[in-house]
Amino acid sequence: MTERVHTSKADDRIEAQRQRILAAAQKCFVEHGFHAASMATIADTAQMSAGLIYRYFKSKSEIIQAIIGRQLEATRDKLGQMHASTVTDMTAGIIESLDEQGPCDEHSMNGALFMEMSAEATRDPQIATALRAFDAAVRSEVANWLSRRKEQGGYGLPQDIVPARALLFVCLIEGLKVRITREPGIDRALIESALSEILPVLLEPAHKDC
Amino acid sequence: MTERVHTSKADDRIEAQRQRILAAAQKCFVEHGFHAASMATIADTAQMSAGLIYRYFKSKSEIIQAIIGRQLEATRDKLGQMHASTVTDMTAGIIESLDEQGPCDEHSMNGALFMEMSAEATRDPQIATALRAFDAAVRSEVANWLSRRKEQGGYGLPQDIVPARALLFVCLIEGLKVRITREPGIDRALIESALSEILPVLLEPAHKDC
DNA sequence: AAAAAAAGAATGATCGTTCATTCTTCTGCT
DNA sequence: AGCAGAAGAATGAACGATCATTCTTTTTTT
Repeated sequence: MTERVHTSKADDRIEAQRQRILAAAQKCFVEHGFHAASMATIADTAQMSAGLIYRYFKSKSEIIQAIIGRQLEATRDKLGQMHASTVTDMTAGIIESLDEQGPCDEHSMNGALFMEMSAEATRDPQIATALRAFDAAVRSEVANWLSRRKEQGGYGLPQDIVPARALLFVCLIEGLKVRITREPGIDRALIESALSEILPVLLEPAHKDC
Repeated sequence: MTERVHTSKADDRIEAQRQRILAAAQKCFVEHGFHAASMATIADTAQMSAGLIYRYFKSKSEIIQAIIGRQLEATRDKLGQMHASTVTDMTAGIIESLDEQGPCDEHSMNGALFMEMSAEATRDPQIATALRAFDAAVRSEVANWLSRRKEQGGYGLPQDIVPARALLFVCLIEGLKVRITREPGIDRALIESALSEILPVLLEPAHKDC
């Protein structure tokens, strides 16, 4: 019993240290990129010695992977919360989550990090695999929203156009994420009007020429 | 006279060497990223000594900037060629240029490089400035297409919806670029059907519910 | 006192960059 | 034309800095 409590307390401490390191690493990665951020800088940011990091992580690449995993998980959570809303609410929700660009927030995807990890995936097979699994899950979840009946909170799109719509939806959101990261000062009203123009089209069953 | 000829020949040689270095650097940057690619690797790829590179470029960061400048120029060229076509031709043209992912081609934007430089722009102010100028030019050119009258090869959109449409267009293309880079094996037919569904909507004056 | 946690110096490798040196090419003179 | 010598091009070793990682030592906790 005593041992179990002790182990649990130690585990809590270990977990807290790991989170501290990850928070510092994320900040450094956002500021300098995966490769340009050094272990010394991460250690300074986490206010601990460089050597200590290796008690909690085997290597720098393990930290990178942990950060990526965390970001993917956060994004999936955000996605899960999103679909249960009307189209206008969705517009606001998307803009809000596009705007979260803080370097330290582990609960939202940072734009620079998104690009950093996408670029890294073209070189590191392990990261590529993780991203591919994530992408497949996201697109199939979006496809689910679109094809589910309206009575069940979906949009009732016919099966044959769902995959293309899901792809367009994802590409549009990601494209906006990239754009906001490249132009942080871009007019939010412009983005809102663009979104509220295109979202109904993507979510409506058909749009023939009138 | 003799001197001018001599100078010109020497200049040609210098230019050729610079291009050789840039080609090697681009390949290395695509394969490893800006920071993980070393000058030694670039020199090896260019089949010259590391020291020689510094005869033609002041620093590694100067090479990075030259690469970025070249990619932006190539992209603008591609854009200029694109608008003079029908909507169906445009679909094909977009898919084609999205697909060019070769590491050595200086005439098209590489997807990994696109993300690498976008991420780098969030840290390096000089790169950020270059990208911002480029982005502004691209969006205003797209806006030009959209607002120009049909008789003049445009799409005759009313002024008030042009900026939002231009933004959507750019985000969609960039989102697709990112997606193809992350999922190189993605079904091209899916992309084509998605594009041919959405492009007419983006290029048509209005799309009210029927 | 024993064990775990943390620090920080040390390691070898590699980084971008420079430098002294050699090789190549071209020029002007005979 | 053919050779001496200047100029430019190229090399590869060397530099100090910094990298990720390991190791020894000190501090803290139990």
